[in-house]
Amino acid sequence: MQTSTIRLTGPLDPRGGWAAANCPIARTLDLVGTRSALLLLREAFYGTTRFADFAERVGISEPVAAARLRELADHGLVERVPYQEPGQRTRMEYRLTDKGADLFPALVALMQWGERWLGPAGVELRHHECGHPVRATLTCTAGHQPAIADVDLVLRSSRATAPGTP
Amino acid sequence: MQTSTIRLTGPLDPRGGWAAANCPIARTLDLVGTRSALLLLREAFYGTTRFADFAERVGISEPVAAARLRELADHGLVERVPYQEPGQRTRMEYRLTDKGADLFPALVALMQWGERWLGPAGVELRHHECGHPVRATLTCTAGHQPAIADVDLVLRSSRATAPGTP
DNA sequence: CATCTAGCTAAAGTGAATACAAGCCAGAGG
DNA sequence: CCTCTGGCTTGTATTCACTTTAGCTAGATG
Repeated sequence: MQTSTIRLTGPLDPRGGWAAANCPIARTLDLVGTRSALLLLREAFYGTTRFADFAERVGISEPVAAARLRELADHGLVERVPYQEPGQRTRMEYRLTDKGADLFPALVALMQWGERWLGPAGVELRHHECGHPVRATLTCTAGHQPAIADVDLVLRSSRATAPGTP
Repeated sequence: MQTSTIRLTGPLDPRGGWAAANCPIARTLDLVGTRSALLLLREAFYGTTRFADFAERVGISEPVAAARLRELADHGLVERVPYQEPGQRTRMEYRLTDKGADLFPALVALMQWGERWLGPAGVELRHHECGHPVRATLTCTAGHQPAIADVDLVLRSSRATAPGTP
């Protein structure tokens, strides 16, 4: 065993017969697994709300932006909100829902990986109040920051919830 | 301004003219932006090392597994290591490098998002020593866990590094 | 009423990612 | 030397993300 794999416990080890079909990573990728979807979410985090801005800033064509934003809206990651500027007709803007905003750690993790391993792009996240860099890190609910080798993957048997989890 | 966007500072606000071309998220997705690549990395974290196991457990065809693993190896996320079981010929196995292992927080973030928003798949990560659930969270180097609205996106001007950053 | 614009939609085509089927190769066992 | 098995490679076909181009629509403006 090396240090970059997690430990499998219970019925997962040996894990020959585990169904990867309901793997939560795979199911998440079914929704946001395309480049355009993740980059649209990035733009939404940057505060972009309008259709044309999404298409232009992500660098995708309008048909793709329309299709992807519709998918994200259908799945509840963004919501279409009517708004009206004075002297303008009513328009739609796209705003992140809680469900969409909850993907922020994933985007931050991808961002910091790119910064670290593909050369600095010159962008950085900082905590507004203290100014320190913000990272996506593994933290257990007791406050530790475990290494990969200290992480267990366990199968929950239906109702058994972990300490501190609703 | 709402609570699910980060604050843009400096030349990014207003951000009309920022080049998304060198966005670290986009560059990361160029390497691991396909479903098969991320699921192969998931399998590597689960401890899978052998070609046929990768293809079967991820649920992709062997040609795709071969192509994707070669890409991951070319970019240094996995390495091909010869090994020999007693009485067997020399074979190759694929092992995560530090570069590949550093994507773990991203996968954990995607995993926990799927668990939370797409219904529980029944898998959970726990800290081996204390047993508490492990999460991918945003943490600044001072130890705070900022909300999205408390995160600034800043442009670093070449050599200016943040406090505490190498 | 005619025009203009933001916000899309429709149609056609390209290239990449994937599946499926088949075959190749290197060596250990017989 | 023949076979078997793990680790691929080489087809062919399909699906899907995406691009390009073009057009449509609701309402503000002239």
